[in-house]
Amino acid sequence: MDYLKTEQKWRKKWEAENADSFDVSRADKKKYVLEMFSYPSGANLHLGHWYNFGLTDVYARLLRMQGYEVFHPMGFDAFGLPAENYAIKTGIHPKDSTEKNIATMERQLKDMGASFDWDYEIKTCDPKYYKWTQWLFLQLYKHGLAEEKLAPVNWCPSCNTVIANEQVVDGCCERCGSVVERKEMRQWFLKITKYAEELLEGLDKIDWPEKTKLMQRNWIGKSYGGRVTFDLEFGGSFDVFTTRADTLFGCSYVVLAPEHPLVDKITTADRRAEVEEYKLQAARSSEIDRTSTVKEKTGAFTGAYAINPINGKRVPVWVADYVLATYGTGAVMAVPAHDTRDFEFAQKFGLPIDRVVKSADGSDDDLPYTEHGVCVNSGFADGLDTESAKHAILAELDKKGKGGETVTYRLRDWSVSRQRYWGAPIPMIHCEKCGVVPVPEEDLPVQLPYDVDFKPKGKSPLGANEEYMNCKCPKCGGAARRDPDTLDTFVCSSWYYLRYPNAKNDKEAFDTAWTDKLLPVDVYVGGAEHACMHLLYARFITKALRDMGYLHFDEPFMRLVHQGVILGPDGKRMSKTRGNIINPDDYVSVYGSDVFRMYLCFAFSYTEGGPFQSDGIPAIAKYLDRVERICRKAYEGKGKAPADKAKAADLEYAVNYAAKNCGTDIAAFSFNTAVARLMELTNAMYKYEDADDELYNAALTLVKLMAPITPHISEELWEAAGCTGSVLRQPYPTADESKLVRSLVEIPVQQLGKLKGKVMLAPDATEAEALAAALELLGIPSAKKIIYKPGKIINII
RNA sequence: GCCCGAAUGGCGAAACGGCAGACGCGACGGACUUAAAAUCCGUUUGUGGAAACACAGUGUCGGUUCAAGUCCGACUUCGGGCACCA
Repeated sequence: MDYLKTEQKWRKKWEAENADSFDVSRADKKKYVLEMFSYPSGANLHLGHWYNFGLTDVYARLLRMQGYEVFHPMGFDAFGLPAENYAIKTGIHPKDSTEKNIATMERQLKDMGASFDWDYEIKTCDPKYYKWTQWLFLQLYKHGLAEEKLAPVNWCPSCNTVIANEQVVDGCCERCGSVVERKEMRQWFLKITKYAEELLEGLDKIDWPEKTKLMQRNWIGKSYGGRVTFDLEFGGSFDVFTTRADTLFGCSYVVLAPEHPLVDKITTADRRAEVEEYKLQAARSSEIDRTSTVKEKTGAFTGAYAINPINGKRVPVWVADYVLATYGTGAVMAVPAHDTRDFEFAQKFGLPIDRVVKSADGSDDDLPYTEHGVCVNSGFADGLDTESAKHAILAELDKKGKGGETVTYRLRDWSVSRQRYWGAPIPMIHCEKCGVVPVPEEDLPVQLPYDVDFKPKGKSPLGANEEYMNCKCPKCGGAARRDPDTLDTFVCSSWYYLRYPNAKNDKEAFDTAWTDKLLPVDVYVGGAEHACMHLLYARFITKALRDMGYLHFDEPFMRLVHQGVILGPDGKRMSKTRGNIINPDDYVSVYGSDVFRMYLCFAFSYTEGGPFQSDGIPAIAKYLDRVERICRKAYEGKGKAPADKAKAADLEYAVNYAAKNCGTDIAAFSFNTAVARLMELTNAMYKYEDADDELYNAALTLVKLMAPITPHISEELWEAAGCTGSVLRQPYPTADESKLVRSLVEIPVQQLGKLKGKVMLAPDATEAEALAAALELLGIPSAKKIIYKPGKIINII
């Protein structure tokens, strides 16, 4: 068969018939199957796209044959840095390069034979889309989930610009290589932290890989501990967070983060110069330096003292950058004897190290001793194990009004301002009189202007476009300025799955009733690298919109599957520098997409991935030729009654065995075993030498079974069999269980767990029958004990 | 440093605690052919043996079990995530 020609033929036919369009009237039978949409990066679809989209399409096609109305849309995550950087390098406008890339990818996606309904296509850089991204931002703002605050950003001193986290490579600017500094800037944040607890709890309700759930759990980082209030010697107080309240008696100093607001207030006159200098130094130091665990501890004494609330002890207050402003309360109680960081710091600055925990067996271990044990030198807590002491001490503080049990999360608010051009403009206006004013919804979209100098100059490119920046304040009508930043592209992708069913709705972002009907997404397929970004943001946005009343479900993606990574033939990650990139076109243009789809199904364990080996591709082409030959032979046997009943029953068994497993394997994304079942059936058909009705029926079943994987070839073989209609609309074969029951089955016989032989027994044979058969096989008179699982195993002891 | 995950023939890989290696690649042999390709049919974990068969075998060491690739404990190597998170 000429695969390339055949594919052309069927693709034309499908397109003419709108074969992949979603039937809205059957929405009650819907399954929403979604792949993470792609970034329109280069000229061609890469292997990863094929592996993700091609194989998810196999799944989608299976569901369609199983009678579901599958909603399977495709679109493009079209804003983002690569297009902008490409523009800076080449001068080609991001809009132009992106549109060109999208056109190419659309064509290639169609050539893949994937059953997307293009009527629902979305592109995030389209004003018709980002209008609603801006609407989403305004809703978040209206509900107190978006706020502007000072925050540190990555600053490249040589490019004189802020760069995104993704552009920081090993602490250096990816473009010029200078060490990235930190700088405080006003930034928009989305308050994902408000949903920390629900994002954590919701994980128990969704069918996601455990590993991904664990990554989200760790990222959210719930930590049980205590809050301890330290009063300052000359008025005022601050709280610290600790997970080791049991060591509070050993606290010999406290530390504030350099950014802590109290630092300026409490620093004494004689210490001010040094503390100021230290704050500056901390601000200047790069993120890598600052968070490096190997670097020597630094800090400065403020001159102030605080009172340890548990024992009234007067302790010095220091500033040090090993305390993070953004975690807990930005202040810690230091217990050098039982914390490695505090220990290092205390040693360097000559602060007291007071032991308050000993190991349970009483041995005197080296300090710092960070294990749990028994409290000593701890007043009323002496002799308590550390776990009980923790609660006892916090209860005591609670009584005094100086603290208590509390919980802290590691999750931080989501910074969404980007000092970049190629993104959705932030729909906010800054008025000198009225402050921050949201753009009225009826004025959306805030159009991204085309003529902008996007070369980096140290400011947001939009900020230099006076025509764009100058506007009227919606509140007072006076002259005002737009927010010059654009939204992080993860905002665009945090809600796109809601937009797909509403792609053509120009009245609203999405219709609530309709969206409630089509969502949540039943199966979502994409790379594991998004575990703590996109997948977390999308869950947050869904919950936020639900709380605003726009949605009535809690989780966007009920089931999640990660495809594995296909490596280069050398077993390494594909990259330009390694020169090990495999271009799927090289194979697809020769063998066609069906062969390539089946190859991808068969050559890897889907969620594992692995090195690409081209040998498998001709092997699949050979296999499909083999299928065609046996089918054509079978078609000649149509109408002939089988002569050999026993042989026919064997083939019938093989047919039903394949039918039983193929669909469940595909549904489980176990594509490689599904193909193995097809091959087994094909082998059984070759063993069956006659061309008769039995073989004919086997062929039809085989063609239907493989249709989700090789849709074009299956259509061709279906037509060749004289069947009408599309094979892709046939009910997917299921097994006739009665044909899978055999009168005798081979049962392994073990002696003391060692395999000794096999006996033929009825699947429902009694234990006595099994024992008799086993004893005969082993040639022994009796057994002490028999373990018998009917149809499975006999073990004689 | 902390938290996960993985490790099975020459290779890609299968195996609800129940016949390890399904299915395929490669290799070897046979049929067809003047010959080759293509095709069809076999063999293919290792060791010993002509064979029946025996023994060993799922990264290493121990354990649980009638029975362990699978469960438990310790380790090795590789991969991923987090990382001064108090």
